[in-house]
Amino acid sequence: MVLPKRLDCRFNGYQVPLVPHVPKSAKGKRSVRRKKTVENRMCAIDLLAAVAGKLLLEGEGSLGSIKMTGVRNACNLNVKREHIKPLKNEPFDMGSCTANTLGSQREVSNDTKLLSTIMVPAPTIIKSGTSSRDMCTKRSSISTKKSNSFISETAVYKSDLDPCSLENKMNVDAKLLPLVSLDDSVKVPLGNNGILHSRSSPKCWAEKLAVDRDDDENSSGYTQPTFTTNKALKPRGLGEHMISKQLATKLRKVAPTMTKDRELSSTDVEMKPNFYRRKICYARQRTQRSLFKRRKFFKRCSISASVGGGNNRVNRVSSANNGNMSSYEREDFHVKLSIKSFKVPELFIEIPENSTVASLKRTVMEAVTAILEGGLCIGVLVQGKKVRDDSKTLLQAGISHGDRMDDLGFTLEPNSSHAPTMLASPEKCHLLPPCDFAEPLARFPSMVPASDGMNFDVCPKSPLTPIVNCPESDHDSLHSPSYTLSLDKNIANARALIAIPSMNVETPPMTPVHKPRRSELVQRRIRRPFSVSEVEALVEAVEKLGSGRWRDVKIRAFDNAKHRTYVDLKDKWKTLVHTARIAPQQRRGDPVPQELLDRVLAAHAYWSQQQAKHQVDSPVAEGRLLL
DNA sequence: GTTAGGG
DNA sequence: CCCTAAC
Repeated sequence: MVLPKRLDCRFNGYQVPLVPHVPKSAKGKRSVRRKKTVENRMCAIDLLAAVAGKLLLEGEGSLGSIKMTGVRNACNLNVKREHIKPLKNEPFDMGSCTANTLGSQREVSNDTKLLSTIMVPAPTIIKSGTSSRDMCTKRSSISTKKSNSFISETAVYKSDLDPCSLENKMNVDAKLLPLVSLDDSVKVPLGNNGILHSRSSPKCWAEKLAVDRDDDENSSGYTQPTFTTNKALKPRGLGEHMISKQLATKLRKVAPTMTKDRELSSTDVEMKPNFYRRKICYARQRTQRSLFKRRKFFKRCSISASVGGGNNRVNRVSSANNGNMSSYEREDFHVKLSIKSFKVPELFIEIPENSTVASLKRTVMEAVTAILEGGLCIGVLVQGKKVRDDSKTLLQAGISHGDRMDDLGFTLEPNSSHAPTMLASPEKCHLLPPCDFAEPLARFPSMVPASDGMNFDVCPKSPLTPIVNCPESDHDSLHSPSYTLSLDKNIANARALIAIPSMNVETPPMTPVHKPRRSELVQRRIRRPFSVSEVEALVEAVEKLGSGRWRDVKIRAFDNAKHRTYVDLKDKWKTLVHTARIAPQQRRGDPVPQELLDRVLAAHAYWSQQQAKHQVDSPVAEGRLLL
């Protein structure tokens, strides 16, 4: 086997720590542990196995992300174990593992395969201060003979590698497997070995290499990557900064648990957030709040996206046919992005240690299915800020073809509120096309395994593609027959977005660059004139509720029209009143039936009177006469 | 978070 | 549709 000079190791799907934490119990005495100075190495399978071992051994293994592939914000898969036990003969598999080391590719997809049997001699040696040539010439003799101690063979991936030398890559795919075959039509270019290689620019590679972090000892001889170095190597995007900031904030909370080891540098935060991901996610989960008082689980997902550059098509819609189109609609740039992973809410799984991997998979699947029974919905984050207005165009949301997509994020959220009562049934919701096409996501089969804290890949390469539920759909309310119209309009604006390899999928560490102005971030919502049916619904609701209870009006008549806020309704009422008062010749836009305008005036007069009355009368239950 | 009102 | 004071 030829030794690679460079190692780029990544997991797709499950994100695993590059250098898993090694519990003492895994091997007993620390002295057994391989010194970290020279020939620590680990091949892809080893790495996977180590992670699996960590998972199985540690009570709650933490499969977090590595910073390597721009998916460092991955979450965890936590698997509880009651007893500590050596990994030997522990059957475990993470779905499928693909290790590709300089052309050789192995795949482990046998659920009953023992980890110890899938281990291969470590091909890579990376040590501090060693040049790439050194690394490719040295070869370790460690290997399968230490099959039971591979966890102790925690590799040390150095970050001080020459970032410009990318001869070899090692890819480890630990992915969730779909129950159905993936549409092959959506593919991303693969590496020579059929592995989806990191698309990061060479300069980022150094940072992709995480550094081993021994929990107890400082790794002498190993140069920890410095913040400065990273900084020098890579520019930071804004979103990245925000993410990092979040991360750093969260990490502060868990800092006490790690300070015993050593100081946590910013770089560490970036590179090994996965160790603490669980707490982080949990903390975040409790702080989330949705707009409409629905509790939602909201996880930052790590994605990488790139905006198509030269090959963007520019479709200028003929203004002759679209005289009324807004400027936003005219611009038809295509935003291309690649979603590498989602983060889904945390989930705990308890499973006997003598269970098979197959049963583990089953268990995870069941748990995931349970938690996601209500369906999934997608959250979109731009610059770390959630885009709540589904009616925005991508451009308006700050997702334009000219932007870096590093700060675009997606979250998977359980549809905790289920479908709105007036909307279609949840099942139907699944069948619907993505309700909001401003969220350019592929869809994935409903049996998609996704668990809390589990990070799965949604790259086209991945067997998974995300399903898009529509709890926050933009449907008009039932009172509004324009529903179909609106949807169709959306569909018309929708474009198939196929992930493409990005120039840089990294989500580099923090470092504030500049704070974008709001105008750059949140653009004006697209104008969506009220249809007559909407007006009717509004009038009816106001007739019943009055003109001062816009939230109630919203809930009553526009609960399903997510793009109509109660402020919108209030504004619309305002304009309706105005419209009703002016001469028909002066009115613009879609003509509102005079009958409706009359009702508007009547209701307005009535409720104005009520309000006036209410001010002189005792402030008792007023305005509820018609309820 | 809602409401109200100006921009 | 945005912004924001006021609640």
